[in-house]
Amino acid sequence: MTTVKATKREKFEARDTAIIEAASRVFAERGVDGAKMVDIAKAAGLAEGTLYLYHRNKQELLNAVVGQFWSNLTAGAEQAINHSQPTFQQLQDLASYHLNAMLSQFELVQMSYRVGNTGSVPEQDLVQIRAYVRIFDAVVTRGIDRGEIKPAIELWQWRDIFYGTLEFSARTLKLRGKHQDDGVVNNLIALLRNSLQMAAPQKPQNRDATAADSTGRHAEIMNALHSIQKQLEPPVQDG
Amino acid sequence: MTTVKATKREKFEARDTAIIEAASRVFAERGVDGAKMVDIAKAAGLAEGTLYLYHRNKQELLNAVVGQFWSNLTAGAEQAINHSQPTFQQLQDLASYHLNAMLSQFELVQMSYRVGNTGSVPEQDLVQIRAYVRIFDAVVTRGIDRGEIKPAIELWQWRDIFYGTLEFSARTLKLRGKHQDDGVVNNLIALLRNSLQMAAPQKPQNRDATAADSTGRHAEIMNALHSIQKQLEPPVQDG
DNA sequence: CATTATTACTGAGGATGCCTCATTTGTAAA
DNA sequence: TTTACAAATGAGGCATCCTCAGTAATAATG
Repeated sequence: MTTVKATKREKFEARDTAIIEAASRVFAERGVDGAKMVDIAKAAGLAEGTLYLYHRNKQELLNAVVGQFWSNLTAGAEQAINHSQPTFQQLQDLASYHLNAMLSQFELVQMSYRVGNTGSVPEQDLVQIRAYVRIFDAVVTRGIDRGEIKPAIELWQWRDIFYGTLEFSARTLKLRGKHQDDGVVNNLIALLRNSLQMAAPQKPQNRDATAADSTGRHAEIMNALHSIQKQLEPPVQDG
Repeated sequence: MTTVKATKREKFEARDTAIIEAASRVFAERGVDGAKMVDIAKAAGLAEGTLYLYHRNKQELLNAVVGQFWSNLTAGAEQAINHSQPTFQQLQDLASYHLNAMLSQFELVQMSYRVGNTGSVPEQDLVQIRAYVRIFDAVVTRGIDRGEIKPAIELWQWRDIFYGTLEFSARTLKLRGKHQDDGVVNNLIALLRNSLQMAAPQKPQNRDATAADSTGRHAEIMNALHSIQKQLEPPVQDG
């Protein structure tokens, strides 16, 4: 009885994952408005009506897709950061990971601006997005505890500088057809260093070392990114 | 003949402005998807079909609304800046103006993320948005000419820091129900100063003076903001 | 002023796509 | 095999965008 129920649950969740993946692809390809529910159903190998057993309507399906996306990002970001590194190295890794993710999954990012318009509370961010940005908070907080970062003003302001800059930069890079960072990250980290770094560091920071080091870590970050991207790759499928 | 045509043109453009204003209000109230074309038509005192004589479809109408919005913002921003002030004062005024505009017209900002999905080029920013951000470029460029700003790396990177930070901050403030800035602007300007200000300023900058001064300019900035908002206020109208 | 030509506007109806629900299919228990 | 229950289906209802044949308003002409 219990084992059976467990299997059912698994089956249900597996189907749901398949639906979300299919929807993710169709949304990304055709845009939210261009994506027809019947197409998403076909892409998932199901009938249209079946979608509504898993998600109340198109908006909720979109919310699920976007939620899954940020949830994956969170997992990848946690892999991309090494707690034993100096704080600003961690921030640089996080920035690098984030910018690459924004660039390589631009369509999903765009969709994020369309969540939560289903009545109820006027505007509220997705839980998964809040969980994601909390990674930045954690790095900075640890940095303060370690004495590497000044416990300056409001944390959220630094968070907005960090993610705001990276997202706008990603858009600019995308617009210019670039798929790679051009020193945006270095610029941003230098900026944060200027204002946040402790006056008298225990280990006197060698600035050049950080930049040189980052090349070494690049592969590692890209690995984390690719591992989470695999989850979204299209299975063999056709209508 | 020619005079008549001129009058026609005027009449056409007046109607079009009325349509865009009506659409602007209905979109903001009900959301893009919630806004029905027939409601917009009624709000403009017209029949549904008439809208299509002025804009090919709902998407294009939205584009026009958003374009008008940024065009108004540009006019306001140019009023908010005084070229004779020091460069960083101008940047502070621009930041202050921008943040307040984002906060007070949040719905319009949200809509901006929904332009340009009408086939053709994959992604392209609205002309009016590009014109708007060029104000920042102009201030910085003048600052470089005057020798107040270091001709550092890529201008666009600073632009993305500036607008990215302000937009994300606006979202955070909105989410917390605040309608007023809490030092975000000061923080951002201090940051830019650290990295962009010329090492040996002609007039040695008194940092406190800048902050104190800004209170004086606040009224002026809010004026500029309100003058452009009036253009969007609902005329007496009902269905 | 009457008549005609031209332009602007209208709103019923076609087309499309979201969503419901009566029916069918699959699966587990008796 | 039969019965009970859960899962899936897809035709059709419904709402909304958009078109277009017809109407009203305006300008040109006699």
